[in-house]
Amino acid sequence: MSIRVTQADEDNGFKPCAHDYQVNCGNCRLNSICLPLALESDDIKQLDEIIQRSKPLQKGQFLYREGDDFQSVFAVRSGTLKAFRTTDDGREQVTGFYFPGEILGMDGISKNIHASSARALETAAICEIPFTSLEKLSSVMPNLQRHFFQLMSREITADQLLITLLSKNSAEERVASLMLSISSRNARRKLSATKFRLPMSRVDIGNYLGLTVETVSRVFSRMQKLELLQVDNKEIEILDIEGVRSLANISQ
Amino acid sequence: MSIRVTQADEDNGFKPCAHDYQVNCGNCRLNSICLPLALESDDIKQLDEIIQRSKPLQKGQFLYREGDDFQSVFAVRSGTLKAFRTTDDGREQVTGFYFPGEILGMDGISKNIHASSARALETAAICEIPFTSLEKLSSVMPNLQRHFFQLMSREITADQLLITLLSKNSAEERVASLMLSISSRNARRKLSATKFRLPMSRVDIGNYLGLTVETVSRVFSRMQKLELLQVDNKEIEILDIEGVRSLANISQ
DNA sequence: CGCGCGCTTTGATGCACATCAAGGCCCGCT
DNA sequence: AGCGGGCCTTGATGTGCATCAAAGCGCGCG
Repeated sequence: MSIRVTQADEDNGFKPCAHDYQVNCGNCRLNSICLPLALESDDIKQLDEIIQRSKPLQKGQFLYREGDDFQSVFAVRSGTLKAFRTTDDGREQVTGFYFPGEILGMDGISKNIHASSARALETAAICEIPFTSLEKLSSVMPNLQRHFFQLMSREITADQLLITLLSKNSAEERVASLMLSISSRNARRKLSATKFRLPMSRVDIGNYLGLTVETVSRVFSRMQKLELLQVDNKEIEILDIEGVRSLANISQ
Repeated sequence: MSIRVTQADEDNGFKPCAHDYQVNCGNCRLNSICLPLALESDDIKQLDEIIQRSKPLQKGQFLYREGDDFQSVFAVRSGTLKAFRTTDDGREQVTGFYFPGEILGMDGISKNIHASSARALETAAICEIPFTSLEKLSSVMPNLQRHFFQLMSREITADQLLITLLSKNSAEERVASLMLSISSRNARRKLSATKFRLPMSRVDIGNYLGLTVETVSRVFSRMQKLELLQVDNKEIEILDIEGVRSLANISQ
């Protein structure tokens, strides 16, 4: 197998910079689903002070790589990222997609080394949260400690859902489940639950769901034929959400 | 599909009791791989005080069930447990096996409700760690907070390994990986890395690895024929650990 | 001791998805 | 506008594991 080296492969895109993007946790539209959830405004200010913002990540750039020293966890402010591990024979296993308001990088805590890589699927703005500062702050802010425990726990349950999906569900069920997951995560951000643009390629979807590109494509075609979905390349419209739910055959 | 109701199904086996089993974290043989890791002896005493021990769980009894209120996480002192979710159509997805020294129940933190069930595969002694006490203690003991973050992170990376295994690896690779995982966890507890008794049935192995019983059985037979393993029902001897590693085709 | 049940093994067959192959489409670049 | 490469779709064929079936084995229990 050949290894393609692109510019993005060579360049770690995350470079903290002094530029002020006029964003802080207090005025961030996403703070109701991100870390500050349940914090008092005084507490939010303190959290805000440890968070570093930087110039946006371009499509294809890495936020961190498997094996990098772990320093921080990251919150997505805009754009989408995928997290993935590279298997010994060079294939990719996508372990999650991260949308605005979601936190990634927590798998690096256990060994102080990132256990996966993260890469921007489109231009993305990121908040970096240095972990040692977060730990210190957690000690004095019980709500923050609690909330971070909950976030990690949510990551565990999300992984368990994926495990079940991969192990027990058919190709149609897997794709339908992913569509429902994206739909509900959009809804949480007050975006359309039925009409959206997929930020990831068919290859990424396949890698996430344990399927080949061809199978993903065929499933989309079949779901379109059944008038459950309107698919135009990356533009998806869910025409019959109950139909998709019953096809997914799992509770979201 | 028929639902069998056994006595164990009806009986939640975990009943805290006053009986003193003469065990505490300070003298526990497992404290180097369990929670107290990296704590000072003063700290261990404090942790010890919040931990509740109880009469052992019998084979088949539940430690907790999906949907139960979440109160505590649990450490295995002896025996083995499996954690699993039940899919909407009634099938079981095993998400993990837990050996002595390991912690389970952390998936309940996010919603304050257990996201999976846990059941004893054999008689098991358990330490119950009430979560609110653990949280409070964590605030004043940075090492404990750090250690618990690391434990949760380890759970995440373990799940990611399973995701990759289910998505990318063949039946042989999956079974070989599980054998290596059990082997190294035994070694950590100073038990034989090459000779052990499987606490779980073929059905459980299949449910964990996304395979049917028949396939698991066939893989064991083939590995025996290749003289990698000696299999006598649940007694396993690894004859050629390098061979098993190369069959597993993944880094442990 | 021997019956019966649950667990495991082994074999025969079928199917969902992978693989191989080729053509179409979109979009950036010159 | 025209070229090229990456991404997506569709079709033909192959295969690893599931499913179906049945027999062996171990063990608890009457």
